[in-house]
Amino acid sequence: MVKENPSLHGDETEKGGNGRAARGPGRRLHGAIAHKLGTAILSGQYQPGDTLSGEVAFAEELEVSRSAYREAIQVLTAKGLVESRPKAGTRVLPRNRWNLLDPDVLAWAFAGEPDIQFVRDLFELRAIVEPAAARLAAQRRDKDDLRIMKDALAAMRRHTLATEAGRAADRDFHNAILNATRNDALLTLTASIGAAVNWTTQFKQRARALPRNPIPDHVRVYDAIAAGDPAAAAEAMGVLVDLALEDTASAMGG
Amino acid sequence: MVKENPSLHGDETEKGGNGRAARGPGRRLHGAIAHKLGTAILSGQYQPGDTLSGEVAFAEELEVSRSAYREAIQVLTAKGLVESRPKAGTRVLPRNRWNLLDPDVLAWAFAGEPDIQFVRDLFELRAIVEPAAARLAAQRRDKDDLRIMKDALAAMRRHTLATEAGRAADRDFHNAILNATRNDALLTLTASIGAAVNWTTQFKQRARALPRNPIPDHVRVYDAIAAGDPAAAAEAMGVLVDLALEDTASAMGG
DNA sequence: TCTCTCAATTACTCCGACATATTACACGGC
DNA sequence: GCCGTGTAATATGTCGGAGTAATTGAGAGA
Repeated sequence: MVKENPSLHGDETEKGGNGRAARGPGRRLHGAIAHKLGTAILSGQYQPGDTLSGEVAFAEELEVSRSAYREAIQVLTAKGLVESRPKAGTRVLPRNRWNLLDPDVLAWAFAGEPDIQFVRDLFELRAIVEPAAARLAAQRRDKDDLRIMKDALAAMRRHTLATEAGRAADRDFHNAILNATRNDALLTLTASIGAAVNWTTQFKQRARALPRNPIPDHVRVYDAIAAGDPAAAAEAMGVLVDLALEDTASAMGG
Repeated sequence: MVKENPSLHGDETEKGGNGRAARGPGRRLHGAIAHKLGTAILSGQYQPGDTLSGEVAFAEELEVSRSAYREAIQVLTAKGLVESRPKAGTRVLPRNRWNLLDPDVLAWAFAGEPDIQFVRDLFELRAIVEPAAARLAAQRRDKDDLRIMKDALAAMRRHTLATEAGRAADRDFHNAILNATRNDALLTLTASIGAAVNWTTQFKQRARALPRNPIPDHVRVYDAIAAGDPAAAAEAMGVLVDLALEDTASAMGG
């Protein structure tokens, strides 16, 4: 009874002080289990239809209580990854039942080596949505929105994207645009995708030099929105997404 | 101890044999609780920051065990609706933390009287995404996709949208288009929104006559996709979304 | 030989109690 | 008046057992 499974139970499951922290994966025990299972499923270790080890067996393996395991399964069920039925066990659902746009699912997908095709799908979606968002923002922004964008741009210039502060300013800038659309659905969608994608790229980039100075492209978006020119805003945002795609592609070696 | 709370415990919480069934809200006890709390939150009965009654108190009120309550809370937490912290209780998170595009959250939002502004947001998003999807479908569809769309169209003509079979065919048609985009993220997004929105409209419509024969508009989308004409496909799909919006607006009396 | 029925098995579901960890809040010292 | 400390309230993690539903496989009938 001293198996002491190393990947859970007590020792750090990312408890530490990384930047995004807030509500990391493993703050709670069942959260750690859900993270573990979620990444395993997203990385393709289970085929759809596969049966996870049952409550009792699994709980014994990891030396956690059945309750903890059940709460973790509950989370996965809520995100459409698995389904539990008496006698049949807990099965992995087919991919089309997954809530691929759920922030946690996205995070799990990007935790390992993300599927190239899936990344392309996400960028295709961004290329559709974000320019449209910029178009709406150009029509609906008010003085406050513009002020926040301007401040964020200034901060980006000061810190550059190589620093955490600079990337935070970048996020603020994009968030300000999303807020200016006055559309919560749009905001939720883009924030989820952006968070997952940007996090990985910033992670993989690290010391790598940025391929091109991104400030002028951001300024162009800002100018178009400030001028209230929807078409120009959409076009400029399209350029930004393309750049992000290039960036990610080269970071992933695709 | 014979309080016998009527809304849970035993009597039907939608257990019955309605069409969409599959994984209804109340199949499991904690599912019923999550549904109850979820609709309450989405309908604005709790303000962000409000504290739900604690585990013990709540479990006593509804005469369910704490485990059931906790698993329900786990589901809501997974969808970003609430956050639990020791001593502080379980608080409703601000709206921008909610996963508004989660199928369950959408269903809960539409369970009561949906917020007009939110419906408008969703249709705005559809108006952005669905024409783009049709554009991609026109570029990537193969013979199989076209055959499925054609069959669905034929079924729509036979049954009309007044019948369940006709609406199923409508769903099949749109799903076939989404499938033809070869983009899982796009598919997940549109399927979630479409399911929620269409379900309510079809529910509220009931005996009401449809404002206009929708078949020709669908045929126009099909023709454009079959011809491989992206621009025409996007334009025709835009018309379809506009019609759905009109339809929904009149059904909701807005 | 095939199909249908039924019972046993199996795994999830729900329960209530206990022990622990965390943190909001108030109290007291500085 | 401010700040650090202590306590109480509350969620978290754990456990074992009773209940229930679905699958499986055997047996009976066609």
